[in-house]
Order: sequence, then structure tokens, then C-alpha cells
Amino acid sequence: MGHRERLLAGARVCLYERGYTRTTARDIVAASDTNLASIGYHFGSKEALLTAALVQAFEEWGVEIDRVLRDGTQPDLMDRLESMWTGLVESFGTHRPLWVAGIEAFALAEHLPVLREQLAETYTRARPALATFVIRNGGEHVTEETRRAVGSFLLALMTGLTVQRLLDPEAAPSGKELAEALRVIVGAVNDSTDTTHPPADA
Amino acid sequence: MGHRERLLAGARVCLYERGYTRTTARDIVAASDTNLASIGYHFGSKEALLTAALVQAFEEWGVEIDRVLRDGTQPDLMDRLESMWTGLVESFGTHRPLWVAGIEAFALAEHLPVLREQLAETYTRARPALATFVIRNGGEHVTEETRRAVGSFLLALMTGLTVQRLLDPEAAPSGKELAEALRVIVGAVNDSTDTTHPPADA
DNA sequence: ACCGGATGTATACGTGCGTATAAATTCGGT
DNA sequence: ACCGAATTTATACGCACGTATACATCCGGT
Repeated sequence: MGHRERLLAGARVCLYERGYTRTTARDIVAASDTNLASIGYHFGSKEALLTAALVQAFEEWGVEIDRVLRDGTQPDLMDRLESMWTGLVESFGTHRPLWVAGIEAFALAEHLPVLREQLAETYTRARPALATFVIRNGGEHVTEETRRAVGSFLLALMTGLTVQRLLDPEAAPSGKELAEALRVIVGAVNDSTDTTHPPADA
Repeated sequence: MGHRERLLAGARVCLYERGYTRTTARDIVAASDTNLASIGYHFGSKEALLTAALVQAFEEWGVEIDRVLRDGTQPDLMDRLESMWTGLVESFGTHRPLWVAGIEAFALAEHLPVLREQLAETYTRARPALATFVIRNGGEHVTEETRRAVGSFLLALMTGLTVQRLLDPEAAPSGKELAEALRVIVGAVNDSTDTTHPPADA
């Protein structure tokens, strides 16, 4: 394995262990068992190397998301959503550094256009994929915009869930709790639209 | 105004303009029209100053959220939610640096315990506040956990919405689109629970 | 008027950083 | 076996950073 690959691998490790901004060129060298000058030789700069590694990590992140989403085979909608959210929470437990790196990437995107585009693209692809959780084959009458809106909704929920897990795992909701919350919300919407006056408990 | 306040103000400006990790001690000095040594004198270190400024900025962020949420006075639930989301999107437009700083704070929280606790606390307070958007006075029969779950759900949605706005304002959903998405989801849930077989269009 | 602590300032120090340079090594082609 | 390009290595340069030091200034109390 050439130093180029070793550097990329080492940079990914640093990305997970120390984060983008905290890793130095010498950290990467130590983690990849190479030497300082090879960064310049193979990537031109430490920044370029780290960005390449981040893009790679982010692709891996996308794969992990896909994996979580692919499990949504339950026939019942609520079951499907709940298992998706539970899978997400589990994935966050087992692949925490990956998710943390993903969140750091949000912040970095503001100053790294390359990364921002990569993230935007992944999100754009994720929306319709997520929408199928709700709309399912057979709902061909919904417009493309509606489908995208549903995808955005679920995507936002997903992102927000991971952020809550990051900040405060104790307080963050479980998949089951999210499902319950959705049921409550659905009930509330039904109550407010079915009748002119919300039913007083009857 | 003493140099202490000037430094804090300058640090906040840098936080908004360059972000936490990119601002140097000399940046802050330039932005606050003070001198290098005053950082050490008043705050001990640049890190301490910047963290103090970030906590301050984050409090301001909390105030901005409160402001957005306070507008939710519409009697109809969907109207209330939609106007909340629209307000959020507007706020993101007018106070973008504030929201970006908030997102950067998520990433920083991983390595700055002080900040993490601050964020976790704000989120904990936000949950019940958000829940009232759906549950409303009169729904005393729901448990505290359910209330928190609903709050978590809406909070996640909010966070995810801001991230999407950051990454790709074009593709990010508007408040109206989110409301439509919710209607579609509610419809789908109803279809899947009202009958044993989902209705084939009737 | 004068003292002493608090605050402001100019500047220098040491360090760790990313990168550049030049020499050493590897290795495939002939 | 030998050459030349590609790669690896050791090392040094220059710089920007955070911080410390030593001095100047301010200001309330007496």
C-alpha cells in the first residue's frame, strides 16, 4: 500500500478521533506511519488531504445512512418509521465518530465550498429516498414537489435527531418516542381538521 | 466601556464573521480596538474569551428562537406550525450568522464540555416550549414523557431545517412545504391505521 | 498631592505549524 | 547492470500564533 492510501486512511482516523480542525499534519503522519513531506508530494497541502479524507468519510456516512434506510420493509407505515428511527439511534451508538464527523462537516461547509456541494448533493439524493418511506409505490398521484417536501421533512427530522443524540444522549428521544410523538401530532391534526370545534374528549 | 466588554463584543463579531476555530487573538483585538495583552488580563486566555463569547452568542440564539416561537398564536394547529416554520426560515435569512454559529456550536460541543452543557440545557428547556405548539392547554391528560417526545420531535425538525438552509438554501423546504409534508404524512398514517387495507383511492 | 491597586499597552519569547528543499531510495524498462 | 523517473525521507525554513513580561497610565481614597 503506497503512502497516498496510507495518508488518506490516517487522515480519516484523525478526522474521527480529533476532528477536522484539531488534526495537524504531524498527527496524520503519526497515524499513517509515513512522513511529513509525503503530504505535500501526494496532495499538495494538508488542507487538500484532509478535505479528501472528509469527502471520503462523508461518502461512508452516506452509505451508513443508506444501510439504515434499507431496513424499512415493514408493511405498516408507523412500524416502518419507528424502525428507521430506531436504526438511526443504533447506528449513532455504533458509529458515533462517523456521525460526529458528519455534524462537524455541516459547520465546515460554510467555509469549504467543495464540501458544501458534496453535502448538498447527498441531501438532494436522500430526499426522494426518504420520501418513499411515507409515499410508497402506489402513490403516483403526488407531485414531485410534494415528494421532495416529505423527504425534506424526514431528512430534517433525521439530522435533528442526530444532533440531539450528540448534545445530550440522555434527553434525546428514542425511535419509539419519536413514533409516539408523531402519533400524538397526527391525532392533534385530525382533531383540529375533522371538526370545526376540537372535540372536548368525546 | 472597558476593554473587557469591548473584547467580548469583538469576539462575538469574529464568531459571526469567521467562526470559532478561524478567529485568532489578533482578529479579536482588531475587531475590538484593544490590544493583545488585554485578552490575557481579562480572560486568562483566548480560548476562555472565545468560549464566553460563544456562550453569549448562544444565549442570543436562544432569545431569537423564543421570539420565533412566541408568534405561534393561530388557533388552528396547522396554521400555527406553518407560521412557526416560516418564521424560522425568515429568521435564518435575517440572522444567518447567528444560526451558522449555532450549528458550529454543535460540532464544538463534542470537545468543549462547558458549551455542550449550555446547549443541552437550552434544548431541554426548548422541548416543553415547543410541545405546547401541538398539545396546547387543555390536553392535560398527556404524560410528561409524551410532551417531551413531541417537543423533541419538533426540535429535531427545527434543527434539521436550519442545517438544510445552511447547506443548500435552494433545495431546503419552506415553511409551507413542511406543512404540506406534514399533511401528507398525517394522511398516510390515517390511511394505514383507519382500515386494515389501505383504501385504493375511494 | 500622593500613593497603590487596577487597568491598559508595547513588545518579545517560545512553540508548533504547514511547507519547501534536497538528498536518498526504490523500481520498472531496456 | 544501468539509467531515469517516481517516490520516500530527513531536515530546515519562515511564519503566525498564544502568551508572558515589563512598563505606562489611570483613578479613587486619604
